Amino acid sequence: MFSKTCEYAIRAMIFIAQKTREGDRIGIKDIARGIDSPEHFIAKILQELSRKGIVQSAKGPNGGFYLDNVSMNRSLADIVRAVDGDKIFQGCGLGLRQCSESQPCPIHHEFKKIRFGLFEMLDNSKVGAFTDALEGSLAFLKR
Amino acid sequence: MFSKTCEYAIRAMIFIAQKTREGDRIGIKDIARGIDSPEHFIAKILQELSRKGIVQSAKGPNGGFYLDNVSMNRSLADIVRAVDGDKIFQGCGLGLRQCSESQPCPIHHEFKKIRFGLFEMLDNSKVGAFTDALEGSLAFLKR
DNA sequence: TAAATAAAAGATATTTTTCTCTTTTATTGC
DNA sequence: GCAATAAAAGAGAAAAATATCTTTTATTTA
Repeated sequence: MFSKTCEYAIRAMIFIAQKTREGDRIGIKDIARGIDSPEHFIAKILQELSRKGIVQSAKGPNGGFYLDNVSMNRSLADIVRAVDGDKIFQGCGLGLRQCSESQPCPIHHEFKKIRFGLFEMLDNSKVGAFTDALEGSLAFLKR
Repeated sequence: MFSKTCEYAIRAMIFIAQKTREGDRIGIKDIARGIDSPEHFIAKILQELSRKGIVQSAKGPNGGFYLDNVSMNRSLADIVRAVDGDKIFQGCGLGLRQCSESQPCPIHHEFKKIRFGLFEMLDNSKVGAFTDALEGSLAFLKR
């Protein structure tokens, strides 16, 4: 469904949110360990998200990644869009460029409903909201 | 959402269904042209589907691909499963192996609904059903 | 200012997906 | 049986996604 990149991104964001709630900044090594992802790979992903302002970072001692209030309220849809673009929310299910409302592909209308449901679900899932549900146990973020 | 391979497969199957309804077997070149896909690539895909009995084929003059009654009644879900496997219908949205009903990831339950909706939609879409809707115009199957 | 820390950036490697080309095998019609 | 047709199979090539390693830059603390 999502790319690996995107999965790591979501997991990392939830992980960072949790740590931020606990008052900590968190280093890339700990994030990689915490979500069981390749260290340098998740570093790259977070660099990109940092550039886009989806996550905050600070260099040097006591540095690391964290979320400000705006980032804490971002939705999973924002993350998916930042990483994978919005082809998953838009584009035709059969990959047809021409497909549109006026010239719909065979599954256009059905597909639209599914995609909208997916978007709504992700849009309603705020990064910061997961922390309550987790109650300190982050174990399940590891693959 | 789907892999390119899978998109081509679905388009080809709908195209072949149409031709079969018209009483023709259809060659790989015409299929490639008809759905605007790389010729050798779609050939590979159909070979695989042929081996799995999802599409029928005959060599030699007047040969080509076609659908028997069983294949005509296959659903898009069958095709997706044959090509991409059922990871899109099953696996965790965040790519977590451990994720399960008893130890759900943060978006497990929401995701389940979406995935089920997608499956139901594809399962209810029979390959042969599209031909009625198309009325001879296959133009939209080209990307 | 120096040392330590930690992200940013750049370069490279690996794997998977997508795509291409060539040869082989089966079938048909003459 | 021979020529023509068309899929099957095999072997790569190119591109994209995923992963790794090294160097650079910024920040903090002592």
